[in-house]
Parts: sequence; structure tokens; C-alpha cells
Amino acid sequence: MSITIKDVAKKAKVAPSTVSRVIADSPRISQQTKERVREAMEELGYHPNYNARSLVNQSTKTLGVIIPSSAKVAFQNPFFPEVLRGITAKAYLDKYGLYLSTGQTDQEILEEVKQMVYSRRVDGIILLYSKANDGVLSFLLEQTFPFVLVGRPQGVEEDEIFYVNNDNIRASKTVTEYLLLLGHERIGFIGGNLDYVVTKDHKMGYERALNNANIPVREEYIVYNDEVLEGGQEAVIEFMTLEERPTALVVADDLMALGVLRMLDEMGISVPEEMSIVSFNNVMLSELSSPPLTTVDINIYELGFQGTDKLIHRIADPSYDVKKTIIPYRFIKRQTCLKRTVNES
Amino acid sequence: MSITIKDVAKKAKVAPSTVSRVIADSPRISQQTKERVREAMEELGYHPNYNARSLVNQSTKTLGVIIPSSAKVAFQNPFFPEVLRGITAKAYLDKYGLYLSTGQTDQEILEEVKQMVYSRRVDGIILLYSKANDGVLSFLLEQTFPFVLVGRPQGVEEDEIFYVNNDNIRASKTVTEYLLLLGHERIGFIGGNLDYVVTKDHKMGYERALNNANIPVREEYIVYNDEVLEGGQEAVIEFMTLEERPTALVVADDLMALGVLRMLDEMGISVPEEMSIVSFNNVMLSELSSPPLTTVDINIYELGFQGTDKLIHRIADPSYDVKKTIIPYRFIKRQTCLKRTVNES
DNA sequence: CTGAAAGCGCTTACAG
DNA sequence: CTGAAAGCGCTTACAG
Repeated sequence: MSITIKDVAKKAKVAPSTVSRVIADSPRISQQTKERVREAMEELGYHPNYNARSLVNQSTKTLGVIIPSSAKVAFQNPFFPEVLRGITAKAYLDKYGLYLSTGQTDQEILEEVKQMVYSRRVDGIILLYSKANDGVLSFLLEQTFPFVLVGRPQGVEEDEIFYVNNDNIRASKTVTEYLLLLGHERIGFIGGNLDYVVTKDHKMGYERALNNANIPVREEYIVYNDEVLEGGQEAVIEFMTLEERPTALVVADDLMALGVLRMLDEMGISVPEEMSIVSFNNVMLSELSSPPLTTVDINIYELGFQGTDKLIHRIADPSYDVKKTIIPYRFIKRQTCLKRTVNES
Repeated sequence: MSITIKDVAKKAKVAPSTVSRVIADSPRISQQTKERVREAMEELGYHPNYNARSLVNQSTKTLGVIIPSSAKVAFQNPFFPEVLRGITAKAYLDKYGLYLSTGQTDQEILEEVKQMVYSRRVDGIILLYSKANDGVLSFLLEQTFPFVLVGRPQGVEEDEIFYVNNDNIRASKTVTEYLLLLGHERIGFIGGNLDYVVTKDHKMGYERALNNANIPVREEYIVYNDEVLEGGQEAVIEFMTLEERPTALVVADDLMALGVLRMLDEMGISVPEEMSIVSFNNVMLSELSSPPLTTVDINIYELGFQGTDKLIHRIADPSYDVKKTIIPYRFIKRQTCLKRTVNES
């Protein structure tokens, strides 16, 4: 059908192997021949067939990107588009292609990952989430297939895993301490899905800050929710029906915080006067809410970029051994936090 | 290295071709042999090599997904994650893989598309935007490579192109008429990037509605902006410095409308009392703003799903000829529109 | 500096 | 119902 190396060879009156070497720009081919071959390629409109190449090279120059199961939830959170942007940028630089997972359930995703590695569709995998007892992770580990995790590994063989992450524990601690410094003592915590390690880290940071300040951690001030958008709203309802309502909130995600804001608005509770809020991610929209969100910029783009960088390193050089990279975060103070007024119990 | 068809053949004491037929579940192989071969595959942990397959089949079972150049802008708009979700769902059903473009500029993207088709990395392409004089489009057309457009084609050979789209002209007309019915006569239009066909369609619908109502279209009421988020804000400033300010706004995108809302809020102009707003897309967040946005649900997921369906059809059956699919939209009335109060000039 | 040959891991007419 | 052989389009030792 299409033009192959043989056609070019014939036209340039050389052997196919010579054409192949010209493509690779081998120094062992004379300038003259190169030119003649290139001319022939040009005239015929030759382009190398990727599959043939991959087959003999045993490498595809593509990276598999695994998006968490709840694609519906996941995709509506700007986190994923933004990591993807970082991944994309780095992949482009190194001429890697990106192969996207399409499964919706954990089961489907595991199947897909297996296909990807067994059928040699990708050279490495980048896992966009971290949770405990993840089948995908153990599979990858047991196959010793190159992969990197965006998030903190948890469970067995942590030191075997390549990953990029923020220090989410510290970030959460900082943020809670900030609230403490503003005089808040009744601080609520709205976490994401507890399956994810990041949620545990947020909670841990929160608790440490309270402990250091000798403020008891109260069960009723801690709430988790899967739903990024509705989650915040439900949590607010829970807190607001408490006898001793919190005066400040640590929220796992900007989008959730948007939901919180909206619900508080409906309830006639003003932010930051009556309720202070800090969240995480510094998603584009966090600046647009009213009031603009005080949040932690975790540098999502960089997580994607560095993760990809690490993966490519790992693929190119099996002896590469820098297992983890911690991306710095930045606390962004906007307008959802205020000193606690002392006119309540 | 890894287990091949030959290893299985040896173990099962058959010819490689037989193994191949067992994989394809050919009816011409006896049940007995099938079982023996399958056992061998199982024991050895055999998995077919995708590249080898693709090479002989001349097909990759992968779809290329092309995201518009301004990935930064694009990705921050929930439109793309949401189409991707639709694409992903359909691709999964038909066991197609997804290959993502990574280029940032038009030039880079064109290069990538060329690579994809020349090197046979994908069986078809899904273009997530439509603009006039698009190099990618003409290239695909001239190669007669299977592709589908999400959006309305414009320029030459429109009837040659497979596409899924909304009737954006009518949607925009409807929405403008709604504002008209509420008594608004000074209606501003904030469009997106004029390079995109959707922007032209929105404008056309807007103008038609005004024309039908015998209301002159005023230059100063029409504004375009690339930046999804900041765009709305700038536009508001422009309008508000006019002597005769608009009392209602048609906004190209929910995110832009969020920007508009925020700016209006800062200016102390209340929505919907002093300014009515209608936008497009019905992105998840449009419900969370205060007030919640009146918008047009264009069914983004379905655009992706149906587009992919069309592409797969086209690939599987070259005689398939249903060129266009129009996805219905739904006008969602929430709280950003109000009857115009007549206490102004 | 260049070519002939083998091989990457599959599939599919062609025979029998 | 099964096998031997050719071929998909490349690359890369091995010779010369």
C-alpha cells in the first residue's frame, strides 16, 4: 500500500538497509548516498512505519497515563487537566506519545493496565493517583514495569517506587496552624475520599497541628466526602447542625471549597467574617470565587512534568535511582480567612 | 525475551499458525486443540504483542485525539475533560485505545497529526475544535484519512466532513430571544475566540434574534475574548464604561460568565436585578456560582461519545456516510436572568 | 561505506 | 482440522 523502505531503496538504487541507516543518520553512510536517498524519500513521500519500528526496537516511545476510576468525578476536577498539561509538555519535549486509559471502574482499569504492559503498547506508565492496596500498583511492581506515581506510595515496598508528590502532611499542618494563629480553635476538616493517600496526609497534618497546640481533635469536626462538588455542601450542613459549630474549615480541594462557599452563602453565613476557609490546589477558579479562596498551590503542572521526567529517565536508564521528588507548595493567602472574633462562646 | 506464539506452539505441540488461530478463536480449529493451546498460553503467561499484530493487520485500534493549540487555555475549561469523558467511554466499549496529541502551538499540532497518520500510529482522528483555514483539517482531508470533527466545519468541502455539533446558531438565537422577551433591548455579547466557528455561530444567532426584533445590532455591544477566565472580566469593564450600558449579556462560556459575575460583584452591580446573564455549556460549576447560571446545556459528553461513535463507524466501514450528527441542547433556566425593570432610560 | 540475510512477533492465503 | 511458508516494514549484526 504505502511507501516502504524498499521503494525508496529501489528508487535511490541502494539496499534497504542503507535507507534504514540514512533514516537513523548513521555516520557510516557517505554524504552522497544520504542525499540521494533523502531525495528519493522526499519524492516518494516516504514516512517510516511506526509499528514496524516498535516491533524491532521493542520500544514504543509512548507513555501510558492512568486516570483514577471515577473518571466522572476525576475529570470534573481541574486537577487532572492540569497534571495532563504538565505530562503533555514533558512528553512532547522528549518526543514521547501519550496513551490514555479509558476504564471506568477499578476492575476495568486494572485490565487495561495489564493489556498495556503485556501487549507492549507503552514503555512506561504514569499513575495519577495513589491509594492503599491498589491492584494496579502491585501488578506494576510485580512486573517490574517502569512506572511513576503521582502521589505518595503507601503499603509494601515504598522504597521501590518512583514517585512525585507534595509534602501534603506539612502543607495541611501549616494551613491549620495558620488558622490557629488567627485565633480559631474550633476547626473543621473536610477531607476527600479516604481511599486516597492524600486524604490521609491532609488529616494527619491537621491533627498534628491541633496536637501541638494542645487542642483536642474532635470526631465530629472531621468529615470525608467523595463528591468533589456536592461534598462540600453536605459537610457544611453537618457542621452547621452541631451545637458548637466550627469557626474555620480546612477543605481538601478548591472545588469542594466552592461548594462550601455556596452553601454558606445560602445559609446566610458570611465568609470570612463568620467562617474562615482554607483549601488546597489553587485551581484556576479559586481566584474567581467571591471571596477568592485562600488555598495551597501544590503546583499541579509541575507534578505532571516532573513525574513524566522521572518516568522517561527510568525508561532510558534502568540504573536511574532517584526514587522520589517532592514538589514545593505555596500558601496563597486570599480572602477567605479572618482573625476569629471573640464574641462567641 | 517475552513469551511468543512460538513458545506456546512448542509447548502445545502445534504450529504457530494454529496458535494464532486459537487466539482469533477460529471455528476451524478443533475444541481439543484449542483447549490444549489455551492451557499452554495460560501456563506460559502468553500475551499477544500488539505491535506485531498492528503491523500485519495494518490497523492499530487506536484513535488520535487532537486538543486545540492553546492547551493551557483549553485544559482549564471543563469542556475538554468532559468531551474526553465521552470519547473515553465510547472508545472503551469498542476496545479502542486513545492517543493524545501533545503539541502546544498550531505548528506543533500539525506536525504531530502528520506523524500520527504517516507513521500509522492511529486508525482515525477526532478533532476537538473547528476553525476556518485549519491546516490540520486540510491535511486530513487531502490524505483522506478517517477523522471526525467536534464542531461545525467551515470552508471548502463541508459536505465531505464527518462531524458532530450542536446547532449553536439556534441556541444563541433562542437565548437572545429569551432576554428580549424579558424586556431587555440593550443586550451585550461576549464571544470567545473569533477563530473558532462556534464563536461565529453564537454571534450569528445573537444577531438574528435582534434583527427579528428590529433591534439594531450595535458594534459596541459586541466583544470577543480568548481568555476564558479573564475575558469575561475585561468585557464587563468595556461595557460598563459605555454611556448606555447593556442590561443583559449573552456570554459564550460558563467560565467566562463566572468571570463576569465576579467583576460585576466587585463593581457592586447585582445579578440578576441589574444585569441578566445567559451563557453556554452548563459546565458542572455553573450550578455552584452565586447566583447559579442560566445557561445552555450543549451535552458535551454526548458530543464526545457520538463523535467517537461516528469515527469508529467510519473506520470500520468506508462506505458509511452519515456525515453529520446534531446533538440537541437544553436551555437551563437558573437565577441569572430577570425581567428588565423599566426605571431607566 | 554498503549489501545480503536474519529476525522482531504476528497473520493468512495456500495446501493437504 | 492443521502446517509450512511468505510477508507486514523495519533494524542490525555480519561480511566485505
